[in-house]
Amino acid sequence: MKNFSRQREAVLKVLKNTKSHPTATQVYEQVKKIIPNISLGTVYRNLAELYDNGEIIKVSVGDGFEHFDADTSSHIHLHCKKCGSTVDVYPDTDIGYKLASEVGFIPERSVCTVYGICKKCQQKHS
Amino acid sequence: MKNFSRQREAVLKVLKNTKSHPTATQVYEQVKKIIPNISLGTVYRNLAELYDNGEIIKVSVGDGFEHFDADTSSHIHLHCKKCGSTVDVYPDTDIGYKLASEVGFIPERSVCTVYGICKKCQQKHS
DNA sequence: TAATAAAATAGTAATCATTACTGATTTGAG
DNA sequence: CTCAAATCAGTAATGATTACTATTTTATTA
Repeated sequence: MKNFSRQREAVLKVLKNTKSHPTATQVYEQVKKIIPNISLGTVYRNLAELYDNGEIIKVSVGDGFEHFDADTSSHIHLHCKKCGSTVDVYPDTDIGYKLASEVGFIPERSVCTVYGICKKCQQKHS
Repeated sequence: MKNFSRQREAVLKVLKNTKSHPTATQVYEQVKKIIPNISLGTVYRNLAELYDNGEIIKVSVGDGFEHFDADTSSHIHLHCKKCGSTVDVYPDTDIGYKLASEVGFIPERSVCTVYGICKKCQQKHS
């Protein structure tokens, strides 16, 4: 049903080796270093398969692009609206999961993003 | 700098009168009941202006559409992957804000989504 | 190893949500 | 009222994502 694919492995490897929450195009650029003639459509298809399979998550930060993340543990994205960076912080407990369970909703994954201004951008004199 | 606009008021009113997290097109359909000849571009522009102004938030649930919500308070979206519904639950404290502050990040808004299966869809025999 | 069917690919074309553009209309201040 | 800035309706353009197709790769079975 699901065959091994060098391309899919490469896509997953790229995502596992970064904390930068890349877009599909950015993943494509990185994967090309491993498989130079891979096509963008293949990257999109494999990202979708990995997502459907629960191996990666999608992160939307409001910039019009879908971002991808191989870290499927419960964590929160701090997205700076000035420089566009996204860094991770890890809560002790996933409040979303907890509240979901309390109302009879079966939680499978959660994606949290906090928008604001990062430390570096605060220090820059505008 | 920013003039009154009947169209923008109508867009905001539609969003404030629903809990269904509509897409831009769905907002457009509703606003047309108030202003029949409003154009889709106007809806998009006003949604962007309201967002930039902090009056509404964007909610991404992984279906390829941007959803909008006039509830800017800290809350969590429970998105059912079967029926596509999104309902809100309200945490006592916003863990994201708390963690952000602890690392020197200035939080302005947070958007959390938990993906899973809602109570109704659990009861349906597949 | 050879044969075969299912799965996956590269490359390209098509889709469609969203954005940009333009000339006309509306708003708010003096 | 007058004028400039803001906004609009309508339409065209953009561009991220998806779909399609002929070819190649994978996994299985003999």
